[in-house]
Amino acid sequence: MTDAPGDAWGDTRARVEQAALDLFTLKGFEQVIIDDVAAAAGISRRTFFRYFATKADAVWGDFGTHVARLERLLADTDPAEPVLASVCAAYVEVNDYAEADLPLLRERMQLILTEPALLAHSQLRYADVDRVVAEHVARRTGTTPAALVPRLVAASTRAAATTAFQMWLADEGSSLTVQLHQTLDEMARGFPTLRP
Amino acid sequence: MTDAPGDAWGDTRARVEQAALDLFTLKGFEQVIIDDVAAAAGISRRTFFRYFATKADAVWGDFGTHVARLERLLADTDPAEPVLASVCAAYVEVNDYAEADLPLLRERMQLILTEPALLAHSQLRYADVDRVVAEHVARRTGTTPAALVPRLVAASTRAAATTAFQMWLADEGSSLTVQLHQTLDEMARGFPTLRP
DNA sequence: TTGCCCCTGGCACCGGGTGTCACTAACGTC
DNA sequence: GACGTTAGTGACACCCGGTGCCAGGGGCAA
Repeated sequence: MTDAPGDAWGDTRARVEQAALDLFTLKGFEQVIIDDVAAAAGISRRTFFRYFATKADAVWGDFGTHVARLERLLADTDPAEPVLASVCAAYVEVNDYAEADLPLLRERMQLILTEPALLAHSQLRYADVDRVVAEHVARRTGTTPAALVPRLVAASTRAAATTAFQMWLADEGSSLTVQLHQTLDEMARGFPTLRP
Repeated sequence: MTDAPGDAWGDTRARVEQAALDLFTLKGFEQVIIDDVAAAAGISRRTFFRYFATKADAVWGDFGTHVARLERLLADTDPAEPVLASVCAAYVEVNDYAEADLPLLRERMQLILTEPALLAHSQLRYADVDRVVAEHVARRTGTTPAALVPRLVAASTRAAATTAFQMWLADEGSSLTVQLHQTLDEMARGFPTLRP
């Protein structure tokens, strides 16, 4: 999905995405209409929908690549490693962003986790992530992705990861990697903090 | 929210809800337009939106009452009981439906968990549940609802409960209570099934 | 009867999303 | 240089979910 440098299509898409992100952050997702984004990006309303299937999709960047990377990370894990640990490690690693990319990520996640329409939409995107994780766990445990444990691991780890993102957003100075590690650990170990 | 018997408003609302549920199940959520539901219920399109704020809301019944009941159950838990256990128990109890209500619940949940638009919408409804659970955990642990553990417990238990519902839907003959118990336990105990 | 209130339907409108068509700027071919 | 092809674009009409507004109509009390 990432295009060669100088590619007009990818350039335009990036420009539209930037315009959308800026406007959404500035005025709120619901308050911005497609015509605003299109105008800011110098294209027509119709063309906007050629780059993004929905208004919400303009916020997600190349999330498909992200999911594909997670899938690869999971496939490459050491079979000797405990399944749950492998999933947690992959979650941490796939979210190991370069310092320079963090501000953009923060802007994206801030929108996704606070704007109701985007929060709802996120469920559809995360379904892919769940599928990938459940398939991995099923492979490792000799069951099917529809079995309890694969489904549960996928749902729980995603819940923990989302919580980690919320904590990261709330604390400007914190490290996303640390937050993910801490949150996934707390859950995977059965909430040691709460034990008497 | 439940109205006195003979109440015309509550009767109409129930009739619209039934019509919506039937049509959605029969033809699929996206394939049914509001005019179809309105016609089937003998009202106008405009009136539909006086009973339900959105198309999706017609599927949820009196979910607000449900959340309120969960809140009460959590408030009434024994302070000596471990926090996580109290949340799991409350989740199980609030979903302890009468035998006669199970078919309707199954129809609702089938729609919510399989129709993309409804799955997305569910995130907004569940936000209330998360808030209630996080507040409970915060109270019990002397922190705030925005702290890591309250948020994480809310997110994880909901993930587990959702998984339990999926398993229940997939197995026609199973018990929802048993599924919830099993799934919440598996997660709360740190996934004993996966331990070497 | 009159006035009030609530429920209702009709209508116009907004905004996200789609299908269709016509235009234009590349580009290679003869 | 004329030609057909192709991809990207904009304009337009349309669908559908959702809302604001106003006009009726039935019950009910004074």
